[in-house]
Amino acid sequence: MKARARKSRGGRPTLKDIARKVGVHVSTVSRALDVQTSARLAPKLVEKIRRAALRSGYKPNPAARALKTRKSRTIGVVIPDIADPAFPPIIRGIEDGLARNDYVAIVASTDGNPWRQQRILEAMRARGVDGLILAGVLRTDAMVSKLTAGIPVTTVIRQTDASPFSTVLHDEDGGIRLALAHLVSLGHRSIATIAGPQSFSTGYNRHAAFNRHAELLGVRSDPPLTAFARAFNEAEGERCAEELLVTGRPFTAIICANDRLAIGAIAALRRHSLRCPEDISVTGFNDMPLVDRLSPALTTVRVQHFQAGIEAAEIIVDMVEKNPVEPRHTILPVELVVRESTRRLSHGRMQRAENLSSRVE
Amino acid sequence: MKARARKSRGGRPTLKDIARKVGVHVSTVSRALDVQTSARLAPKLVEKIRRAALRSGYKPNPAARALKTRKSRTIGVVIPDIADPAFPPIIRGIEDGLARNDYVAIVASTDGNPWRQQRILEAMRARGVDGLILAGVLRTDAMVSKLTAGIPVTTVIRQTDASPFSTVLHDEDGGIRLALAHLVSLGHRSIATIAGPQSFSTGYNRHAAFNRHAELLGVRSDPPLTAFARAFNEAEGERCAEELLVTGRPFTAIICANDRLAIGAIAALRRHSLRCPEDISVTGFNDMPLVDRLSPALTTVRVQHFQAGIEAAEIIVDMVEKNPVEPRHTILPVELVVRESTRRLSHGRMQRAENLSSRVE
DNA sequence: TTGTAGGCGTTATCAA
DNA sequence: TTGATAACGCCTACAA
Repeated sequence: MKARARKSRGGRPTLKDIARKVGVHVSTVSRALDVQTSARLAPKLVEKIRRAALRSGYKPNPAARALKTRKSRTIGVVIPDIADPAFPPIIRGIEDGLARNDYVAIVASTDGNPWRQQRILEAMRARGVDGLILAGVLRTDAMVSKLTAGIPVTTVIRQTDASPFSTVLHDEDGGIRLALAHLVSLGHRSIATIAGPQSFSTGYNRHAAFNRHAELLGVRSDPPLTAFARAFNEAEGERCAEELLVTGRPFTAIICANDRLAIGAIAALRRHSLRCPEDISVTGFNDMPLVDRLSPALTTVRVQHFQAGIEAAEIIVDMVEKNPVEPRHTILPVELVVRESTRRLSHGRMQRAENLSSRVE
Repeated sequence: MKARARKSRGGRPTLKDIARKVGVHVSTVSRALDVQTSARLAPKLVEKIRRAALRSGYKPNPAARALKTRKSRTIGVVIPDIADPAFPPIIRGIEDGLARNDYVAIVASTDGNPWRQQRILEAMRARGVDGLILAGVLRTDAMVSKLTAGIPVTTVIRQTDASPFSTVLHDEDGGIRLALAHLVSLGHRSIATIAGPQSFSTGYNRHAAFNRHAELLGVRSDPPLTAFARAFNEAEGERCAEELLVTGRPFTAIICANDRLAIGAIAALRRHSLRCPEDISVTGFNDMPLVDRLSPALTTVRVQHFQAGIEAAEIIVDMVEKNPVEPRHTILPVELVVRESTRRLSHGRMQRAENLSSRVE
């Protein structure tokens, strides 16, 4: 029980070590350890080999396996910025989903910089990733299809206009419909919107949904009371709210394309002595961490961040393992979370909002 | 210029392909492409080979290289939960720092579950990581040193009591001193604290710092006005604030071990009709995203999340490449960010706070 | 049912 | 200065 049959080196035990110990050839050990091929071996032998492997703490060498099989069991995950609160839960989902299948993720942030994105994609290629999960792609990105040629890809949360990629999306249209219907049920009729960047599918789809449903619900203003953000952040939310206010046109609510824009918008309103929700109701989208702790706590559309990551992971594993690759498309349901930033339109409030906003000019 | 010398397969070009094209042996190509060894080759040949490699888009196969060199250029990163807002900036720093050195990270979340942590550590070992960055270790964790035996480790943000690990830490002591001195300069003398879990070095060190500096500044109450959180989250912050209030003992400020505890504490105060900062001043620690958007905006200690990640990455790469491994210890400076949650103690405020808090019982 | 042999792409050692 | 050869650990025809 002392110096057990020595390992080939200082390192971990290999198939060869086990083979020597059991007194059988390496290939036999290899077969015994593979569920697929072990069926064709003597059951007793298989048992014996497996026990030996277990006792020695054998773990297949991933490099050797990858070299032979040309599969790294590694998935590249590309996002705009991991520090943006919207992404960590998705990544968490991806990692858990991949781990279930014995894959791992390597993730990198593009900062929305196409040049950086290219470098990252090339680096991941070089690393030999088996598949790619893209969370930060632009709607129209010619480069990305070239850079990912020949390897399975799925997008999460975002989609490209025309690509053979699988997609995992939130029900953007449904979410906006919910928010709009909620405001309408509260009596709001003059509803402005702060749209996200149209270069992202999220920005584009949510804005399209706003127009569509505003029309259907008969609350569409003409010309539309819309401000377009150039990025999904608080500063742009503030800028857009200002932009809406200086038009001098009255409105009693704002639908924002995401939570960060909503937070900025509320700050801008406050700076103009407009209170939320007393004067103006505001809705967000995403239900980021902490938005329930703001004051006013944000009414927003909750999306299934974590689940989106799980789905993306399952899909990409499927694509990697079961060629040929059929793109799959998943849409995750959303729900409205009503908190404090929306309120029933009270009598005369419309008038007040009008006065207040007009004095901005 | 048409069908160039065919690749060995459908896949990427290999050393062999380049060798064939240039008309030399593979080993020569290998040497030419390595800066270390190319010095011993004919400069013209090196040039020729390099150009050929470049033109063919050659990228070394990481699996083959790893198999031969026993180095995967992969670092395992273990954290409690990637969805906790404190960690993404650190991870971002780690990824950027590793990328500079052509390493990648694989990250996994333990959820603070020791069993999960063990599985993760084992999986990373099996994956052949060259080094480990630990962000979620407990102060006393016997298991972790066994599980990481033989591979370089650095901790970030956290430290273990006695291990041969390198560490990257914020200046916890200095941060608490800053917060305390700030409150004292505002006239506060009765200062309570909500301490973090003592099983984490952050919780332990910050609490020790509080006691030390409270004593030095002469504001120490006896017995101490301290509540211990069982986790670093908002719910525990609320619970602890309640706990402080029901003592009936007066205080005008609370120093919280991190931002999330502070957020919870403020919510609890509000529920008891105590306003922050008018009645009670509150400080946090970390300067998480969004805490500047809360109302009141949180006065807190800003730490260098991103830089901590960068440092950890540099250190672990160093440890991996330059054996023998000498543990290195880095402490990052912090700064106090004064916002709205702290205010000068006004006349009679102490009295009011006393009345209000005593009616809780 | 099991053993043999060859190769995945690199690097390292030894010759020449 | 360059070439030949072997080996890293695993998988898989093919042979026995």
